[in-house]
Amino acid sequence: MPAPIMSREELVARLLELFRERGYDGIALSDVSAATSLGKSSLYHHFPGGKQDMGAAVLEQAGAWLERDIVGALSADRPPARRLDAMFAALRAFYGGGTRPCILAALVTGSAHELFQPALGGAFRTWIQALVAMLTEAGVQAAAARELAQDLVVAVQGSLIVARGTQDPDVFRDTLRRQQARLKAALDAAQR
Amino acid sequence: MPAPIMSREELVARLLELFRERGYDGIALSDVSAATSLGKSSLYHHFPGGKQDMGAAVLEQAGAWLERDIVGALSADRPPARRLDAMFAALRAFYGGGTRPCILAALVTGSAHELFQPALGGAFRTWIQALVAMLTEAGVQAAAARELAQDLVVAVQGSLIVARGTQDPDVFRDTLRRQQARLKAALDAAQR
DNA sequence: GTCTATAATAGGATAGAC
DNA sequence: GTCTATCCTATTATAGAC
Repeated sequence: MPAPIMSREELVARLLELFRERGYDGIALSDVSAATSLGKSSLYHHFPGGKQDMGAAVLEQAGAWLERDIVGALSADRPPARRLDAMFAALRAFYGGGTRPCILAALVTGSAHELFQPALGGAFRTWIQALVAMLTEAGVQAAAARELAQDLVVAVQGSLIVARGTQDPDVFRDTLRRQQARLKAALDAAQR
Repeated sequence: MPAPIMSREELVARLLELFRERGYDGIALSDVSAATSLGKSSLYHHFPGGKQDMGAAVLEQAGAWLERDIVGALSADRPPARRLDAMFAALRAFYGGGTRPCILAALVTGSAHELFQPALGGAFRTWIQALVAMLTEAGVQAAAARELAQDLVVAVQGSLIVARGTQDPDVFRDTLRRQQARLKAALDAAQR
């Protein structure tokens, strides 16, 4: 019995990397095999349901990250402005400053859309809801908070697409900087 | 010699529909065959290079639409505000009010990214540039125009992703309405 | 310009040894 | 928990008739 070559977390992390870069339908099990140095049978040992199981595991790990680094940052016991900064730092890190695609966007298309829609919808809603909660708690009106939150998520997704399409990560960086300033301004305005 | 069953334009339009909905790697030639009622050999007659040729044809048609309905609207001989309205009308129509994905976003991932990157980058840049030109012509400062233009394209792409992820086209509708108001306001401010 | 038939390969998945 | 070997189906692509 050979010992496990890597932890499940590391394994799923590599899958996530593959899926976000090339999409669900763009990845073959042979790609996974190459990226993990595991034979196909080993992969089926870890994911009995095959590729679909892999997608589910990746989404689960992404959900955990969202919960810990985004929702966690936004609901931390700190001043609202510091919470915002923490979320933006997490976003910049996770998306490699605009060079790495979002796993959610990678899975909204093709077969993944049919297979994982509920989880995808849940992730987007969780993210938006955490932002709304933080903003309203800081005194921003409900309608304005909803608008700001939606705009942020939209801006992240859109700038990642445009950054990749134009091969220019500056779009992501500039967009995030502006969103951060706008949200900060909303917090300041609500403080009065 | 059987007569052609449909025009090339109609043929490519159906391919575009397939690729935007399910992505390049999510479509098999059998899908194309079913959607066009053409046998595989007929498809190879129209696209000797196979699937890659189909992708190129789709991008070419999308580029023509961009040139005619977006760049055309933005550079028409009308007041700037009317040009803006025409662009937004075209966007709402092309994206089915938020229910239909963008072909550019569908092709930034997977094999399509490697195959078509130059055309994709060109399309994004053309769109942004046409907006910048219109805004500066209307008196908006260059830096502000660049920011507004980038934000619009980012907002369109992002809201389509989020709309699809959450199964809620309202995100697209609301986002476009706000972008339209913002751009109108910039035009008004520049008029003085 | 379209068809049927076929080749060649790649894909997802399983069996069974160690 | 990993491997080699194998299966079956789908996929891309071509040949040649009409």
